[in-house]
Amino acid sequence: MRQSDISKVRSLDLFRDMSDESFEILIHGAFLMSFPAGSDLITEGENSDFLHILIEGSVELFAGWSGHETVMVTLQPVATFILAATIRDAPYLMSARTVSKSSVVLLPSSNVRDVLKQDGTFSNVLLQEMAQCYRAVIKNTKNLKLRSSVERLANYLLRCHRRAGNTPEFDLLVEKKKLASTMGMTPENLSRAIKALKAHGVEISGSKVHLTDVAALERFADPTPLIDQADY
Amino acid sequence: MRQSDISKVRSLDLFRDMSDESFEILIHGAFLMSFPAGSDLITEGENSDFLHILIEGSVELFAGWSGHETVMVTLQPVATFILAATIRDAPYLMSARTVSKSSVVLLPSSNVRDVLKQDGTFSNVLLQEMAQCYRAVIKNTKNLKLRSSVERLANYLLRCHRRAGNTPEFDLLVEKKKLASTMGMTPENLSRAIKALKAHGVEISGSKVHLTDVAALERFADPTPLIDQADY
DNA sequence: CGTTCAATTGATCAGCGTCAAACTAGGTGG
DNA sequence: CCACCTAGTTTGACGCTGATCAATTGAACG
Repeated sequence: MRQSDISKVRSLDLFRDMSDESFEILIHGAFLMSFPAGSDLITEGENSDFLHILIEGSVELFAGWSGHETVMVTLQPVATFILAATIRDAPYLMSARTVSKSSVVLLPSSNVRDVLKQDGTFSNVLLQEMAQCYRAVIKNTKNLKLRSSVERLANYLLRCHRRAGNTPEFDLLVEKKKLASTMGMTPENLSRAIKALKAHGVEISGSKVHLTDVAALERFADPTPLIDQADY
Repeated sequence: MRQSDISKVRSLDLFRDMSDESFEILIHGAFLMSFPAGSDLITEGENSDFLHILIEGSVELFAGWSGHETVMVTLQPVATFILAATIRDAPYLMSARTVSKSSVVLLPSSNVRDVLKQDGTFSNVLLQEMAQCYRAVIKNTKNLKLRSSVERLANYLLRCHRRAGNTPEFDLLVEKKKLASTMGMTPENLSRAIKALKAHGVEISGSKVHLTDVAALERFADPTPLIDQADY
C-alpha cells in the first residue's frame, strides 16, 4: 500500500483515535484494491480473512437461498462490511459485490482481532460501530414486518428526500431492480407502488424523483425515527 | 441487591472475566427484579436507563407501528437485551414484556458505559456479544425475505428439534399466536402452514410436536447454517 | 444503428390476511 | 369438583397484496 493510501485509511473515523502502535499492527499486510462495477468481493459461507472498508463507489450486500437471492443493503462510502464475521472469526452471512467502480481497503481479520486484544479504545470504537449496525438491521426488520410495500417505498423516498437536503427533486442512487429487492418486492411491484404514490404527490421518471407534495407523502408514510432515522 | 444475587450475576459469561474493580462499578445501583407474566418492561422510544439481563423466565421483544405490532424475538435465559441502546445511549427500538414469570437484572446503563471506558476486556466481551446479536438479526432477515411462511415454519421446527436433542417429539415453548407473529404471519396462517407440513411428516396437537419423518422435513425445509444455526 | 438489459404494463395466479364462526383449553369462582 | 368464562386455536369463505409470466417500451452503450 502506498503511503498516501495509508494516510487516507488512518484518517477514517474508525482509526483516527487509535495509537500509532495499534495502527501499525492493523495496517500490516493490508491492501487497497479497485474493482469495476459488478465484481464479486465475497461469497456467503466463506471465512472472513479480511475486514472490508468501502472507500469509494458502492457495494451491495446480498444473500441467497434455494435458488433466489435478495439484496440486504447497499453501502455508500465510508462503510465497513463483514465486521461481525471478522470479530467472531465466523463465516460471512452475506455476499458482496460492487455496484459501481469501487475502492476497498482490505485489513487482515487477524490483525483486527490482534489489536482488539490490546487496545481498549479500538474495542470501543468497533463496539459503537457494531451497535449502530445492529440497530440499522433491527430498523430494517421492523420496516419489513410492519409495513406494506407501498408504505416502505413512501418512507424510503422520504429518507432520500431528507438525505438530499430536503429538496423536492433528487435522484435515486440505486437502480430500481436492486431497490425493489432491497425493499423485499419485485421490480414489477415497485413500478406499481410508484404509480400508487402518485396520489400522494410522487412523480418518478427514470431516476429523477419529484415530490410535489411532501406533506401529503408524510401523512401517508407516517415515518418514525424508530424505523426511519439513521442515527437514532 | 442481596449478596447471593450479586454472585449469580458475577458468574454470568458476560461478567466472569472482568476485574473485581470493574464489576464493582457495574453492579453499583443494580436491581434484581421479579415480574409476573405479561409485565411491560420497556417501551420503544424510551431512553435506555438500564441494561437488562434475563435470568429466569422468558421475555419477548416486540415493536409496533401504525396500530399493529410484531414480535421480533423471544428470549430465554441467560440473555441481555437492549444492549445496543445502552452502548449507544440511544432510545430503545423495541419494547419488552415478560411472557412468563421472570427475573431480570437491571444494570444502570451509565455504569456499563463507565466500565467500557476503562476496561478493554469488558469491551471485547460486549463486542463479541453484540456481533453475535447482529448476526442473529441478519439470519432472521434472510429467513423473512428468502422463505415462504411454510418454509419458515419447517425450518423453525427443525431448529426446535435439534435444540431438543434430536428427539422426534418435543414441545413448542411459545404460544402459537406469538410464534406466528415472530415468523411474520397470522395465527390463522400458521394453522394452515402446520397442515401443509403434514405431508412432510409433521404432526402437531396443542403444543406437542411429533416429527414422523425428519428426513422428509429436512428435504422440504432445506436448512442452512447461514440462516438456521445459532452459533455460526 | 443495433444490441442488450432495465423498466413498464397487462393478465393471471398464488400466498397470505381478514372476517366470522365454531371449537378447545386453561383458569376462576361458586 | 364442576360450570363457566375467557382467550387461544382452528376452520371456512372471501378479498387483497404482491408474485409470476409474457410482451412491450425505453434507455444506455458499443
